[in-house]
Amino acid sequence: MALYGERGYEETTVAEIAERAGLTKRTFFRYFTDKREVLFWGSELLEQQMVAAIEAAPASASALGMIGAALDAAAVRFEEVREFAGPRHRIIAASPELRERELIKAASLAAAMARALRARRFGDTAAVLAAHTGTTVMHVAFEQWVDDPNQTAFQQIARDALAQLREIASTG
Amino acid sequence: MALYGERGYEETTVAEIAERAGLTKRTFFRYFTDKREVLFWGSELLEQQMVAAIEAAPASASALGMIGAALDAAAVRFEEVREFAGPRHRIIAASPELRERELIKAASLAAAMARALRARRFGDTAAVLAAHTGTTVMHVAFEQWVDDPNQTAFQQIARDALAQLREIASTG
DNA sequence: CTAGCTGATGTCACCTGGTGTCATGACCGT
DNA sequence: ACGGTCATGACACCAGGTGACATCAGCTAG
Repeated sequence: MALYGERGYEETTVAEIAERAGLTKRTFFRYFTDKREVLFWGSELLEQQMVAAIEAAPASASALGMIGAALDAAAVRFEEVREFAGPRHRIIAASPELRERELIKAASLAAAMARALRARRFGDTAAVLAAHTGTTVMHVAFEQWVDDPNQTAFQQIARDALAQLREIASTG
Repeated sequence: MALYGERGYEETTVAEIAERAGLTKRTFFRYFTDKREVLFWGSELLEQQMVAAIEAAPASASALGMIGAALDAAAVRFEEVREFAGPRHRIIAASPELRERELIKAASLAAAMARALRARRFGDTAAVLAAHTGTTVMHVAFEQWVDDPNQTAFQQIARDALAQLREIASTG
């Protein structure tokens, strides 16, 4: 991340990263499948925690209610890594390649949450819609959170965004 | 698309595509920035038409109402290319690289629709949420449409999906 | 203690996507 | 017939990524 920050993602070569870490290019590619992947370490963990939140949600909850629980779980994780979130986000935002990778991570997350929702007896279409809506809300909230000068809690921003979505969907 | 279909995307080399088309690798890259991009020709057109639908929607419409209009516009386009949609979709679904590209196209579409919604005086967050929700509905509907043995109209599937989303969001 | 196994790393050769640069040649208006 | 513009080809080059093999440390069995 230091190198990507200093010289930009495109201009940084894998050989350089490896050298700075005291390894070989070949070894780098044994740890990370990709030059991109190195920026997406924690993503499986986040996915697991959000899925777990859906699995643990009360049976009385609605689909979007369970998504709300998953977002609360994400909030915990995000606050833990707040200090790296900003720089990392700027690096990703500056590179189309990295944005692509971020989007497919989000899609994978959505698919996992959709599976979890189906397991909670929601219908197919409903589960997929709710899950994707959840990642959308997460990203919208993330963008507001990451550059917020007041350091408002992610949980609060996400809950507001989710409420706003409900409002949009019920109006008209 | 023929070559990608025959031998798979990864196994097809740009030199081969160029040869089959009677050109050079170099010339290929002057037309398409990417090996991937060749599968996403019509995407700007689709984007323009969906944005135009939002711009033309009656002022009384809600945000999701305008998204509905945009989906109707997409329906027209999709029906025009129905015969290629299936094979193309299968090729893309089989390759992570291509899925990434598809996702960023969807994100670009969502951003364009969000801009259009802001221009129609919707709030920032509302516009972004509605726009992303629209692309989500579009993809869900597309998956149902593309392999539907009854050849149900895209418009109908999309409208059903949108209605289902409204229901999810208002329940609980 | 040593022989042999295992797993992590380095070395090297190679392929392919992608780009910069220059040459070639077709077409076009004058 | 002339000069200019534009598309294409030819070629060299770089970086991401992979396969194959060598090396070496640590461990375990006898």
